[in-house]
Amino acid sequence: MIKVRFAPSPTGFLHVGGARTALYNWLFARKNKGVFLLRIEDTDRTRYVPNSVEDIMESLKWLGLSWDEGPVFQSQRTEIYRKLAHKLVEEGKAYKCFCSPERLKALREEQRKMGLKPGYDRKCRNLTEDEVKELEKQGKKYVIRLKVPLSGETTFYDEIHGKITVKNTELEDIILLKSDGYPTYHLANVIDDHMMGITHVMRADEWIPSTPYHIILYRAFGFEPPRFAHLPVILAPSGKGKLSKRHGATSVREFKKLGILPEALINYLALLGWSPGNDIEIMSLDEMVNLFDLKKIGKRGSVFDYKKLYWMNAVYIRKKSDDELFKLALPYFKESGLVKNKETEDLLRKIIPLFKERIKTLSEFPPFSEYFFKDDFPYEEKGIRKYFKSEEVFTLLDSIKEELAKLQNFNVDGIEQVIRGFAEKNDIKPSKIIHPIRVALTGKTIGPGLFELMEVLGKEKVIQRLSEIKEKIKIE
RNA sequence: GGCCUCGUCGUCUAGCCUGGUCUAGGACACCGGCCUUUCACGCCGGCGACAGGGGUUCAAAUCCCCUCGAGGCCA
Repeated sequence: MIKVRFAPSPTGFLHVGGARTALYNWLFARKNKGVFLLRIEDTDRTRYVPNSVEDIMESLKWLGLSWDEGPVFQSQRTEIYRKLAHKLVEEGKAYKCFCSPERLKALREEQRKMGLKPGYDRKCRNLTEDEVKELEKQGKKYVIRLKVPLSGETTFYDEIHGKITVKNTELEDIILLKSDGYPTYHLANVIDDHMMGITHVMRADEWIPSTPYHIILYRAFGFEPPRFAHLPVILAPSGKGKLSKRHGATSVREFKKLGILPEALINYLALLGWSPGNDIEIMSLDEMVNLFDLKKIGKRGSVFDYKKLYWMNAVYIRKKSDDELFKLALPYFKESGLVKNKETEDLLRKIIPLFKERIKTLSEFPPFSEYFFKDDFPYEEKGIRKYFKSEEVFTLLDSIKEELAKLQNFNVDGIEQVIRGFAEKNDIKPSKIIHPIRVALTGKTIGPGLFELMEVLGKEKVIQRLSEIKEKIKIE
């Protein structure tokens, strides 16, 4: 039975990198009919951020990544870690280290000066039993360190990278249990992965250097190590360093707020580092499960491309039915204050088809369409300069206003007939009149088809805005 | 600095394992055209990469070595 886990630390909102790790684990579990466990690694109390556990769980659910077991909290298992650490000491596979932080600091300084590689000098590794007893009697604080082999090398096989070998002389005696009795990541992680029956550890690339320690630890305990798959990191658009806050949105919740659809984010993330090996790009979670293969995950870090995410989001927006899109967009319109009652809700319903192919995110929808909901919208300077150069335009608009006023059925066909007929009568190109009308009605030079837009806006508003345009743009 | 990892278009990638079918395929972005009342969608086209150098081989993006570059970890 395949079993994997996603084991985030509650140190902030769920980052897209974490989300992708969770996704790959989830896909692997589903693909192999295995189990996906959620484990919260909260043993480092100093780095705890309130509400992050809630955010992590909400974000995973929003993305559609449900877990089969958990959440398990490491903070509730400290007794287990403590016991096992001491057991290792009894067996001579780990030892108590009484060195003070001051000595360690001085040691490091010394090593730096001498040009040596920094690291613990194993002073306490060879303390006699009596010496240990004596130090304990004095009430000295201690940490528990792992006895790393002094020679030889440690090798593990990574499912993505292949064989990775490190000389044991490059390794040091890492701390397993801190002086406050709390476990380090290494200890808790190894114990939990074993006790919870994890068969495959899929985690970020940055853990490669500590994996040899984990292998040694598994052996010290007499545990069979799981298989490892180290996922490449997500890089910032600059290509330099990991994706971080300064590059824009990075947490799942921020993308949600921007109006990115969960299926778009998931789909984009899946492709960032993995490819099914063909040209398929748009995939549902189910399709991904079918196609997923650990061996197809790439080795190199990938740059997060916001533009491609936005494109993909637009693809998913276009796939939605009008009704679905209405429901999705509604919160954003309420938030912006444009929709506040039955009347404005109905209006939103009507404009959905006009914008479906024009928006890339949900959050940009309200500002693009605000002129449907209120009369005091801004007029683009560019549009005014371009289409209202001469007085003649105003007379033209005035006459067409009269014609439109006479129109009985104020619908797309009727409006189009009036406007095109008017252009023909006056021997001008339709565009000559269409563009100024658009600016007069919406303040913008871009937007939905003019006739559709006018029908939804309604006769009354159209007439009103055409009447007021001269005044309005003079004031501005 | 030491160790580890990685290196195909600007970006995400296919191809690499099992050399020839690769004058290196797709997608985003960009540019041009068509459609058209604008924008967007859609369609058509263009730009654009095997990091460099050595080997092995009849033949290398694909195998080996070195250099360079990038990233990660430890400080």
